[in-house]
Amino acid sequence: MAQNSPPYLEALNPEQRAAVFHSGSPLLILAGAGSGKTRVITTKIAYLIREEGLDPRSILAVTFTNKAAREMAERARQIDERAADAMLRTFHSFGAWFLRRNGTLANLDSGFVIYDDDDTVALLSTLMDDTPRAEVKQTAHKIARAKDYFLTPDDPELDLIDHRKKFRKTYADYEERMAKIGNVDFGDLIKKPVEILRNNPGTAERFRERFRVIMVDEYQDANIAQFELLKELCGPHTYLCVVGDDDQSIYRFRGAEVKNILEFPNRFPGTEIIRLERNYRSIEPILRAAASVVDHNAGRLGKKLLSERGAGKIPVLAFLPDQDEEAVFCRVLIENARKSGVPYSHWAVLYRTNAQSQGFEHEFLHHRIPYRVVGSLKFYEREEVKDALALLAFLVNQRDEVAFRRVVNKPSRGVGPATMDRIVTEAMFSDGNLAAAARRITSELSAKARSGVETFLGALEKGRAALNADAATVETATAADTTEPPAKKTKKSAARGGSQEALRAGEGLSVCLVTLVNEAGIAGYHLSHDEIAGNQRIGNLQELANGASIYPASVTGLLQFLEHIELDRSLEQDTDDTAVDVVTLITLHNTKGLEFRRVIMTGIEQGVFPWEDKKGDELEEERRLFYVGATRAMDELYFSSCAMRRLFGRTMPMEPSLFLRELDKECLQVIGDAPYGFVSTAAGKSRPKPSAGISGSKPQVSSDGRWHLGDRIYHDDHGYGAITGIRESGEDGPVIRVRFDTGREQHFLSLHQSSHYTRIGSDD
DNA sequence: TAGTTTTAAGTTTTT
DNA sequence: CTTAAAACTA
Repeated sequence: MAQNSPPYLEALNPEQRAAVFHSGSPLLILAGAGSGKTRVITTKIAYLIREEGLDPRSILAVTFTNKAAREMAERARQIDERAADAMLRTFHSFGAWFLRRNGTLANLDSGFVIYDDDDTVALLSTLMDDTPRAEVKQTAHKIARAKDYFLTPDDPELDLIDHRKKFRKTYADYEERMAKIGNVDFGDLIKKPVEILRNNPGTAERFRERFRVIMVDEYQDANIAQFELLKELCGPHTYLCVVGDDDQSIYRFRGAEVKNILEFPNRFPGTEIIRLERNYRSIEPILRAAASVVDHNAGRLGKKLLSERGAGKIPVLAFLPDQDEEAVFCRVLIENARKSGVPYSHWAVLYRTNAQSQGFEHEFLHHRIPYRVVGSLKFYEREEVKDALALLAFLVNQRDEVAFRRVVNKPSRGVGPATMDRIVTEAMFSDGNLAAAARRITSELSAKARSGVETFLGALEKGRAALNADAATVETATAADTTEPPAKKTKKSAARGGSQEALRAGEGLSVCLVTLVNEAGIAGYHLSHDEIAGNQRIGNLQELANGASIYPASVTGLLQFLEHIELDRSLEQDTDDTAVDVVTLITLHNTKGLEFRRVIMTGIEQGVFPWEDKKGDELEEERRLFYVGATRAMDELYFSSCAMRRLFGRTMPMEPSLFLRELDKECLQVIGDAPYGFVSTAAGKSRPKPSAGISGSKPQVSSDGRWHLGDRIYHDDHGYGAITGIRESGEDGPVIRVRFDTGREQHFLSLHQSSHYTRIGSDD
């Protein structure tokens, strides 16, 4: 085989090759950062199909993020088109797929909707009367953890999470309520399939027959429940191959168990281990710096990463006065590199918490550095978006109490908590259908409440009418595959901004969504609010509708749409994201699996990174996070640490991170004012000067005629733009329309919003 | 009871 | 400083 191997195998080094050719016993691939593990997995998939003649449909490969799943699918398909038929999914998406067709074995209707964290908290709060929000959230978190560890309410080991009987009771109540509603949470997507496979040997056998090869990426991040799922899926003839790196385990807080990878050989007897220790990504000093920190961890499998790229520029550590200077530092680095031809897209700015991004955003907006913020797109958490999604969710599952309570009285139509409780109670006595229950007791309600309920039910009917009958029953939806969203639509259909225009329906499912939102009064409610507050809510709803338009207008399409939103909120549908020349702003956690030519790790201070007063295992996890971040860099790596930082609005003195003290000083160039204990090598390498902010530099002209068509403008949130329209709308003064350089168009009541603006001259 | 104002609280990391 | 929850008023 080795002699005349095809080109796609030629590219592999001996270890990678061994991993691809390996068969028989379980295989554990210990793959260091940048050692080409994705290449190994994708090549192995293609190899099995091409050379071993394996049916692609019998291959299951699971990952933890949608991004990784997509990338893997694409790269495997590049080698062999037939790989498209292999099942490449995230654990959770696989669980959802499984439950859609086998859920009935656990009394779960296939038309279920997936609850996100907010939904579970909302449900839990109906179960925990008079409990402070924070406690409810904490309980929700503990329940999620329990499911990660595959613990039921009556499991003795539940004591490890919370030993109080009260918690047991709440968890049990929650499960009961959720069962009645017929929906699932994230943990259920893993836990329920395991239970079904265990209780139904015939079904388990079918799946073991189908999936002959199972591969798991990022195995160090698997939790106990996921491990149990793997065990159930593996029969005597299943080939299991897991890939991971114990040094990159960073999801302990979510139930990930490093033990899973450390003990894999014991759990699966006969396991062979292959190590990938050649790093093709980073120059040697970067690897040395990264290793020097993670070496302080105990309890590792231990491995040495060797750089195939050799020497290069040593990492730079910058001590800076505060976070504003930190943003300036990043900006100037990027600007200067740009002058010598380095594109923006080569840069990534990394931080520990999402909140840290806005300082950089602000600075980059001012100085016209294009960027994108990865993750934390709070789009789906917005009130109006959640409202619209709740309407859709209630349409497919009328037992959904959370969705019902959220939208039945929105906008206010006289249906208060008392009425809601009556309807919920009524539903409890029957099949749980809230719409039916509401209809049953309308005669007992006050006139106001009754008309409110009727408006709501009427809107639902109209929404339902907008769905095609072809897949009108849930039974048919079962058969449908909720795999991929239908053909990607590259065109960003118009309908931007326009706060005075009504919500417009497009094609497919968007007709249903728009009907619901309009009829239920959600659209009108936000429409009136938008102009006053300068909000973008109608625009957001329109965006959501546009997203829905690629799905068919049927129950099946609806379920696909909702599932896709719950499981993949990245909104990163940018087909070729390297084509856009922008800087990447991203949390350390989100960088896993990515690489950038130049990386700036920011906020390397005690309390921020490592977070608060982490000790022991948790400190080790922070250290691994440091390792993950540093090993993303290919060519250049920068660290920044501030002496002061605004936290909670107060400026606090900061201490340099422990990790900076652990860093090998031999491969570090320190600039700026190093605190005690640090040697500053190149003294005062031109620290960037703070720039005079444009905002505020020119006073506004007051009174009427402040705004002229074509004026250039700067807005704190949206950056630069130009006035494209002025409208006098009576008592509230003029409304101006602004088209921002980002392409977004928005209306503002200038009277209320003027403080957000600075004119920067119409000749600019 | 609905909508507003005041006060308090809190910020990891994510499928 | 920004958001969410309690308190208050029309």
